[in-house]
Amino acid sequence: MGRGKILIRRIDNSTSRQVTFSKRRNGLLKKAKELAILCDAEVGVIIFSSTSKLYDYANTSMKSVIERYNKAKEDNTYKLGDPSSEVKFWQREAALLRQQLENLQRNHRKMMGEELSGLNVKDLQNLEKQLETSLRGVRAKKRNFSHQENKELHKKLDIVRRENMELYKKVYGNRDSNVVSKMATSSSSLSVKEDPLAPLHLQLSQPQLQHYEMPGTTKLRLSLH
Amino acid sequence: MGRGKILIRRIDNSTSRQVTFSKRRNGLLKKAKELAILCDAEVGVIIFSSTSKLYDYANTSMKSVIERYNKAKEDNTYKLGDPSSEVKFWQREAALLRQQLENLQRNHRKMMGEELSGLNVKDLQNLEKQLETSLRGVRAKKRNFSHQENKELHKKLDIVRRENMELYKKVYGNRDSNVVSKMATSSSSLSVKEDPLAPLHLQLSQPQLQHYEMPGTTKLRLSLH
DNA sequence: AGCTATTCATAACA
DNA sequence: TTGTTATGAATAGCT
Repeated sequence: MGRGKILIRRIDNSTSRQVTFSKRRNGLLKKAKELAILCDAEVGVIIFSSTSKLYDYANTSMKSVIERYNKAKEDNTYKLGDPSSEVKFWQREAALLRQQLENLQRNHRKMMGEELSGLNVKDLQNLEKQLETSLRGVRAKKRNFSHQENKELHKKLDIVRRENMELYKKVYGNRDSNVVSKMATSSSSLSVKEDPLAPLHLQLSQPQLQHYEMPGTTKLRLSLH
Repeated sequence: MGRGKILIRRIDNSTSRQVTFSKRRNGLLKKAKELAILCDAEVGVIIFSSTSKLYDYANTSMKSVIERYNKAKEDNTYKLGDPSSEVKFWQREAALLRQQLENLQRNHRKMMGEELSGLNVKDLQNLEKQLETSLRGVRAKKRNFSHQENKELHKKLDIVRRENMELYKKVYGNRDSNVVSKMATSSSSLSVKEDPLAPLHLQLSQPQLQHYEMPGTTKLRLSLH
């Protein structure tokens, strides 16, 4: 139900996760309302965003829903605002969290290749596969970084070359332009591809200009190395 | 979203109300799950049918959801009164654990190659290195497994061969022992290395013994394949 | 926040 | 109930 199918797994990108949360939250609440009306049911929905913001819906009242829930569960160990059982609740909560933490830590150690005892061959194969996948992902990301950097460098290079061209014009005017084009074909050691400004590629290398200070371009040139 | 559009109002026909309830209830719960997973949210849904049957879903636990809901709603009720320090303690404990859990989860996701945004080149290199190390560890463990298995197989093989040797002796006595050593050099298709019992390697393949049942060795032989 | 192309959920029917 | 299908809704990816 969108431009493409998606897997139901945590959305990596935090922006689109937020957007999706907002949309689907509204969808869920709408569905809850419809269910309550259409089918004459008592419905309560509680949602906490990953940033701990609360969104809720109850066709009657949340209090009613929760009390009915507690009654239905016949689990009176915890009830609304009962302070004596609150300690118990938090103790259990802490125990639960500690348990989750331990599981995750064990898992993590395995992924770090630190605690492989207790694994069978099948486990090891799965782990190996996962690590290979992760590694591929990381390397792809690295390549992407490199690629991005390259693009930026090309851009900077081009800017400097344009400036050099301007300077050259200022020094020599645009008479004798064939000297310029000659230089352009031989001075650069970098081959720049996919560049819409290719005809302007040019680099100054004439002795009389080597010590010329170009205002505002020094930093750019330094950053090229 | 069906064969026809419907108005959102109580369905009069009780049968189709039941059917719709069943279907939409499942839909709502599915959506709730998806929201929780996709957007990393804490979600709780409570539904009572018109016949008072309870259906619920919570990605963490309903208690946790309700407690968090109450906490978010009440806000300062407890702070004004004298909250038992024990509750405070456990709340802090839970918050701390939750924090640790989150950190570890984030870390874990990175190791799973799932959440690489926000990493710089240096981070990626470290991660890559770690994954390579882990992978080496896992592969070493796998090789070790294989090696161990191999050793065991050799041991079993040797036991069977010793038994066969004994049986051979019982059938033929130890006269004509050069027949035995001849067979040993030609009958086995497995090359067994690093075996301290090499001189005893032997396998029966004589026609008159092929249907001979050897007590206590059958299982071992089967397990070799 | 809007806008569509798509996928999904489901109303009616079997 | 469970399954099928035609249709209306929800929403993923973009802008």
